[in-house]
Amino acid sequence: MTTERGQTAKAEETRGRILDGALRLFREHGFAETTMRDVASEAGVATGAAYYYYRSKEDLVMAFYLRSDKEAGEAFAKAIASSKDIKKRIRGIIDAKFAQFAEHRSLLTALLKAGVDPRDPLSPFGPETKEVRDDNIAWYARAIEGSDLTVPKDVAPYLPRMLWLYHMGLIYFWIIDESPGQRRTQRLVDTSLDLLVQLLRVSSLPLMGPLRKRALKVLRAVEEE
Amino acid sequence: MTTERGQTAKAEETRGRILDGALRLFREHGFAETTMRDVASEAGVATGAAYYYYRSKEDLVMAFYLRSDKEAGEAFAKAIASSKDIKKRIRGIIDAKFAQFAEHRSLLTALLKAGVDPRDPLSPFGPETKEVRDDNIAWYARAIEGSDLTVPKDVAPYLPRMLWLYHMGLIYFWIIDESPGQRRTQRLVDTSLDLLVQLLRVSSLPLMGPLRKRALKVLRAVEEE
DNA sequence: CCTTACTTTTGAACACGTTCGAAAGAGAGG
DNA sequence: CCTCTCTTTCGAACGTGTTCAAAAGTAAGG
Repeated sequence: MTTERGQTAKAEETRGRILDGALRLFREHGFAETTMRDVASEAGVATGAAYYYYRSKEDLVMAFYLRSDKEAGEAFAKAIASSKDIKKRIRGIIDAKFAQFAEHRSLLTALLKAGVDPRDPLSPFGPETKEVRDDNIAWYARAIEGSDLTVPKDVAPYLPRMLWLYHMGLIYFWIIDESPGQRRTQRLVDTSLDLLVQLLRVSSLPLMGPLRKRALKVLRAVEEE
Repeated sequence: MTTERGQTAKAEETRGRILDGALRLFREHGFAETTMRDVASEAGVATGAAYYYYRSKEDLVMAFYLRSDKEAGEAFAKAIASSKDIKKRIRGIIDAKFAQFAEHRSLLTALLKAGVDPRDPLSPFGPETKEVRDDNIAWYARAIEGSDLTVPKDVAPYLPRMLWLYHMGLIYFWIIDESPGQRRTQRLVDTSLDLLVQLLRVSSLPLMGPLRKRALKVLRAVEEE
């Protein structure tokens, strides 16, 4: 990342004012319908000022995403503390995730759009998002630890990342889910989490050895350059 | 879709000239680097003419996608005819898919970008792409039929769509895979196909009943509004 | 205070996807 | 041939994301 802009108190204030105004406009009129000129004038600055603090229009959404994610830590911790049941823990994390973005659900489409391009700095798989990614993965590691789930030794190192991938998929589904209250996503989470945990539990059984070995091969195939 | 443009022979020729020129430019300089003015002037027409035939820049890519897909039918048929082994059949279809887009791999990023937005007409899940989607799904149905795989009755109606989804995932991975020759994707296909088929074979076993029931619940949860 | 170096802000300018009203072309009917 | 209608082509104009050189503000050192 380049030198952080907005070191002085006043600059920090401006930075925040731009983001807050932008989010309000995005929420009220939609992301595509809001122009950067709108964003700037809402914050009472010139167009260029917005670009002094944010690299792009999507970067505003990313700033929101990062901020939300930081604030979610508490909710994640609570979800994990509330039960030893791995299903409940994961469910808690995902619900917290959804809750934090609820008001701006469609906003995330803009992030996804940019993120699809692996060369885009906003890609969820790229180096620039490594910090949030690792942070989220770490939460899943904590959710597994001390839960009622016994993970086979060979699967253990992959599981947190797998859960993260699973949660990204759910978020994607949630974003494009236009059913009222995102009912379909709720059902998908319920049923798929059920299946996933069952698979994990069963994977320790001796009969499942060959199947598990194959699954591990997939994971290993993906990670090596 | 709106009234098809380019009914006269000359118009059809212009339409083709624009697409061919665009693809050449995209391949040589990249999608983002090519402007619509470039595309038009390469075809020897005014800027507006390109928009008379194609709704957007991405629509050019979609036209390429549709054309490629039509041409791939033969390769798909050959892949299915070559063996009864379901693994080989699926592998054949996917390889054909990759082959047809090989020259324009990074181009598909543009389609994905647009497709991420479910309201975009180019979304792979939207109504406007239903025809290709159904066509592709039908190929998977044919691949299953007469293969060495016995599919449980309850899973059967979902399997072609599932395979289509699986193949979309692979295509996505392939697009963003920058390893030389897309080696990682090759390995992913090998290993994941292995796992998938093993899962399908095993799913008929009586012991697997509960697991299969859960998987079915996931599928049903997703399809209902 | 004045100078100097640095941060922040400005707003005009640029690039490019897209639109649109008008012109040109191409038959069909008389 | 002329006229009328429909298709095709044109290119200027528009909107918007983004850039950039210059101006304004700020703080520290003398």
